[in-house]
Amino acid sequence: MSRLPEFDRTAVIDKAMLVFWQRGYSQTTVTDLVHATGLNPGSLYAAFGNKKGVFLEVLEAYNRTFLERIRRMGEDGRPALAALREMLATIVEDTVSGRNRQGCLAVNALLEMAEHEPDVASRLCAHNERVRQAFARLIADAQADGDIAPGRSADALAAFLVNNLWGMRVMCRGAVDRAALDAVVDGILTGLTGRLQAADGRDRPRR
Amino acid sequence: MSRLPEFDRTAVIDKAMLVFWQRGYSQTTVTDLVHATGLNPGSLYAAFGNKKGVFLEVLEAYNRTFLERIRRMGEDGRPALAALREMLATIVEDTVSGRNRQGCLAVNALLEMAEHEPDVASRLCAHNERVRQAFARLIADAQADGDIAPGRSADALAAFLVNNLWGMRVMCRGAVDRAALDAVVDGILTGLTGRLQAADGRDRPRR
DNA sequence: CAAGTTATTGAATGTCCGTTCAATATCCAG
DNA sequence: CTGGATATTGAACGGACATTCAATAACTTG
Repeated sequence: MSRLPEFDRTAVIDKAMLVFWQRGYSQTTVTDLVHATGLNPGSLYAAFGNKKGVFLEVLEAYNRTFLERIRRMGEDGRPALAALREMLATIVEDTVSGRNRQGCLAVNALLEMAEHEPDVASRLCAHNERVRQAFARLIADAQADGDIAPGRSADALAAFLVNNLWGMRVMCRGAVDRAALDAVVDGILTGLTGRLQAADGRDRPRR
Repeated sequence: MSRLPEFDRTAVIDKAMLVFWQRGYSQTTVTDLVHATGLNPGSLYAAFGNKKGVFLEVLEAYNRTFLERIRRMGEDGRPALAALREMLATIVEDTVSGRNRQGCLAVNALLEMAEHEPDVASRLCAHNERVRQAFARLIADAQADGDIAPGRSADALAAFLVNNLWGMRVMCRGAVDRAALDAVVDGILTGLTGRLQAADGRDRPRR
């Protein structure tokens, strides 16, 4: 019936993601997107409407990937708390190595755009909620394993965990200090389990 | 010898602060600053060099105020942990009431500008370090009071606390959920003290 | 192959931005 | 009162920005 688009929409979004992630929304120009994606302005506008349209689709892809990674954490055989520990260790490693210096696209976007772009804000709030629920499921598993004290609501503990993740997404934009990051992880695990952590990362036995 | 400036530099910076705080750096136009301060472009540029010069002075004033507030926390008669608890309660109140919706100017700036403005980034890192030290002093006091277990480094606990504060500065830009905020505060106190918190906010006695 | 439809191209457009500057006003020293 | 120095004014400027569009190319259907 007509000519078909030549580009791979997913690949275009992935390339645009890198640009928005690195530069932020308002510092990214359409010219940047044109260079990064290889599409001309006309094609970009035909496919996505405008700059914000590109960004919304980028954000959706980013959030979906992020959420899937969390949900997959509960699906291998490992105990949930061990999976959580490994995730935190990975964040620390990525931050110290500099792989994480651009932070989290969603957190960056929330701070940059929440005030003036209600639809971006509402999507990010919904995303946050889903993230918290995914972690709550993981925490409930850890409670069932006996690794986290069962008395407190998994949802509440997940809120605490997410708060720390967002905090680390801020921290990683500034000076990187391994000791501070380790201390944060330690505090998270203590806050979750209610038990002081031993130096080897296992719970310290209660006296 | 010559004509004197007519404006109050401090008042101008305070007015500019509100604009940058609400809109972010790159979304704030010089015209916005002209309207907010009442100064014409020429005077603004004569006094501060350029837009970034205004921002740097705003940031310095903001950070100084912020730091002074923390340092003053240790100077009334109250136990340090009680002062910390009150601070956290105030943050929760301000967030729920919406007084806190624009977040923290310094955190916003770090996420928006760290990548492309090294001098902004370095100032914010130095500020973060001072904030952590101020909290570390407070935590050391609480350890001396016996309210926080003395085994762990006050500096490490302060890093954990600051991480949660920055996390809350992110959270407050999105949906406000009192239960989640209370859960965060609960997790912070558990992480700091190493003891599960009772519903009334006091430490739960260990079994 | 023909007709219809849609994608691609890249130059052009109007707007808004940060910044400058010449003209003017005000102040202080002598 | 006078001269030198600096502050204020607000219009103007060049550049960069998001977006549009007319011309062209490519594909599908019949």
